[in-house]
Amino acid sequence: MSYSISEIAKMLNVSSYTIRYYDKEGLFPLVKRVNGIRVFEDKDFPWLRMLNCLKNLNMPIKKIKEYVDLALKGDETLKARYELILEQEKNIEKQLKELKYYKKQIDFKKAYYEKALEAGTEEVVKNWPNPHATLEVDELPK
Amino acid sequence: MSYSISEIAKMLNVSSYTIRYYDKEGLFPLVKRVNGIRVFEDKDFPWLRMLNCLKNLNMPIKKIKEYVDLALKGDETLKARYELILEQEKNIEKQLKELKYYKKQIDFKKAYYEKALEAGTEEVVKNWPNPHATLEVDELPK
DNA sequence: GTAAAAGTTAGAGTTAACTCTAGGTCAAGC
DNA sequence: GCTTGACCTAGAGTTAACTCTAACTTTTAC
Repeated sequence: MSYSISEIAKMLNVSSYTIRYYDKEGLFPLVKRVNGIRVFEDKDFPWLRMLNCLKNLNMPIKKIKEYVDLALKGDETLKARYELILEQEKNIEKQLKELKYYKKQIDFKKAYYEKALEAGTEEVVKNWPNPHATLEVDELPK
Repeated sequence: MSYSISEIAKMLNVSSYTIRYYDKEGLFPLVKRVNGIRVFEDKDFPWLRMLNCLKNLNMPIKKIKEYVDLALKGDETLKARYELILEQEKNIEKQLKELKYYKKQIDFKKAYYEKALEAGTEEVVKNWPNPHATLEVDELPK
């Protein structure tokens, strides 16, 4: 099977412009061209999936490009690529921890507004002690 | 207690420039000035904490400003602020789900490179079936 | 009281990641 | 054979979020 740029764009939930921009940045070095037109194939999907993953983990385009370049160099860069993946794993753990932390703050605020709405005024809750009042960095006083 | 802009910047892990930029954007309408100089006080910390939270949940400055403006209007905007918080709650859930999903992909890739490194070549794993080969959007073929 | 450090503003510059425009090619349907 | 729609490139424009500069004031330490 083969796929046009607009089909791929839809799959990744971005515009065709964006796919061309990624290509310009060197993220699709192995995609086939027929009369100058990009033709994506099934063999490209593993990389499209990986790209989608890295992009959604907020890896900058330049860093993704580095990964592409490493992969193109073959087996001699296995270690470097492995380390890049380990770095991402750590990054995910950190993001998960942070998200869970901020979720608590939002949950507190939700309860806060529910009480306020019940009373019709914020006054009744304004001085609620927030049990999640510290920052991760733990530098803001309570 | 009172705090200078550079102390606050350190607490939020950003530069003083950034704090001034936030102020310019209207995110600190209630911070005191003494001879033109910003003086942060204990009473400002609940908002600093909330700002830190929203910022780290990737809420755009403009949206944070909307929240600030709502809060300034008082009790008549309680409902709107509550809904904004609910939206954030959903946003967090979505981010958590996505993160967990992409974590699986990264974990797969980690095992992939571990095997490849063991063998000294990627060839042995290149055709591994990826059990997490679908996208969230479920539009990429396996 | 004076120098250095830290604060101020307005406004210009930077960066990443798109996003679009102009001017063109190409394949499909009528 | 000709229009329509999807593709192409180069390069300009946009947006968000800083980031910095210049010129000035205020505070702090000696």
